[in-house]
Amino acid sequence: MASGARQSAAVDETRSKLLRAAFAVFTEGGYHGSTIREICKRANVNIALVNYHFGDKLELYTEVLRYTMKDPTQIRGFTDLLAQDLEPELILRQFIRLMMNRIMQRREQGHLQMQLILHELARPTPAIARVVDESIKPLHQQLRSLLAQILGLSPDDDKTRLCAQSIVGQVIHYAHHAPVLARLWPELKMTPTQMDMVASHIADFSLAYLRAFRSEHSGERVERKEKKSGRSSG
Amino acid sequence: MASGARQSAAVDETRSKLLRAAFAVFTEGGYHGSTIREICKRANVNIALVNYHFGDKLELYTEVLRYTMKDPTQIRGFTDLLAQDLEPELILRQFIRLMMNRIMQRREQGHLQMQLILHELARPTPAIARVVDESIKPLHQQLRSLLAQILGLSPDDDKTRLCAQSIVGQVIHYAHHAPVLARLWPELKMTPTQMDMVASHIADFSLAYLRAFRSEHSGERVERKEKKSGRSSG
DNA sequence: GACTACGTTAAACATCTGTTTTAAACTTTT
DNA sequence: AAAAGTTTAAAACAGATGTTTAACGTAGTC
Repeated sequence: MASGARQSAAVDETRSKLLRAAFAVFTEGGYHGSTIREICKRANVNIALVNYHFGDKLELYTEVLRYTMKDPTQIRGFTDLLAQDLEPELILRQFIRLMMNRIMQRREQGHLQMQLILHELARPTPAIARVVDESIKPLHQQLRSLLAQILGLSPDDDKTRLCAQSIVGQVIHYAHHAPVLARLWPELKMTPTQMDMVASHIADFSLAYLRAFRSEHSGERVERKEKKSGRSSG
Repeated sequence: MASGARQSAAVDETRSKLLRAAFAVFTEGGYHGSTIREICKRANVNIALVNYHFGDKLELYTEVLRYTMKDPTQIRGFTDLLAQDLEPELILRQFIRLMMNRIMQRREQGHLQMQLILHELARPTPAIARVVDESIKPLHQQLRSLLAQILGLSPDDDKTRLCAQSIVGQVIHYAHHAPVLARLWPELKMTPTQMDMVASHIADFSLAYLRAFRSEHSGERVERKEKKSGRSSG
């Protein structure tokens, strides 16, 4: 214990190189699609060092997640957006557009957290709990709060939850089923312009229901609490 | 060539056993998540026989797809539904409910085609083209025709396409992200009752926009053709 | 200056997976 | 019944991947 930081410079260098390479590789291929050998090759480091420094592949992956998920710059965009004092509907529009942007983002730099999440969604690892609890759940709650405002319901109401899923489902669809979409709708190349069109559509599509619901139930407001499926869940 | 059907009984027996086992295994784990050994074990057949009868794993998979995709009983439900002379909105409701049912279906018997499609969506194989062209595209076109009726647009209009994607995205979301949903919304156990609730919500959510669009553009009707992204694509 | 602790390296290990080989068993033909 | 062709079986092969080993070198320490 007293011998904490000795060759720390070199050690941290290796650890850091591995973490950075692992982040890059994992965002590209997800946990299952990535190999230790590829990570070490990119880090210019011996294969055995993953096991020496992190134990095994899963712990390296977990460490990458730990770093990425709590990196404030990764989440900033969303929380900043939701904290703004704008019309809820406008915030929702921007939220959808931002999510779309992050989802379609490749390589460029930073903000690749969403790529990790997408891979985790598509093929969960034992780290799914961490990803959901630390990254997805908070965002999801903020989205529900926003929707709750528009709907005039509790954030924990089943309807609010269903609407949140409807919106998220629409957006992620374009990321996860890109190969199929490319074949089904070849003209959709997902240029920035087309991405805006899609994001705009999803906002329109969703707001139609949200508005209609609000005006239909404008008399009830807070009367209606969480119904049907039970109490809230964090 | 003239020696077509000789030991056909035994041969076809093995082929058939393999195909049936492969279908079961592939629907559970998809192409990548399934192994030849598991398939042969279930078929009570030697490992080498996959390569003897089908060449390799991919050809076995392709053969399974070929059978499944053109099996009329698999598609019947949808085409029957869409052919009915009911109110378009009602058909859409049923369509969503049916899709939801098929997506959540596990094991029981038959109608497992959707499971194969879902796996193919999540992690495409070289057979993706076949799956899209023979199975997804026709269904998708029928859905677009239906939406076109409600919207008062061409089935090839960008808006129609976007709406189709919105609906499909919402539904598939519940299948592909089940592990996350389970953690995000533990009360949603996807019992038959809850599945109805979800399907019903998706229909309401979607129809809100479709109706609004129709009444908003009720003056234009067929004036508006395929805009923006170009001509249709089959 | 020998000793110890730590980081690194090359190589091997263990396992899993698709595929192939070789010979035996079986069926059909002559 | 013998020959020829076809199907099956056991085993091995080849490649990839996560993991471990054992030797090596370089500090810092007594």
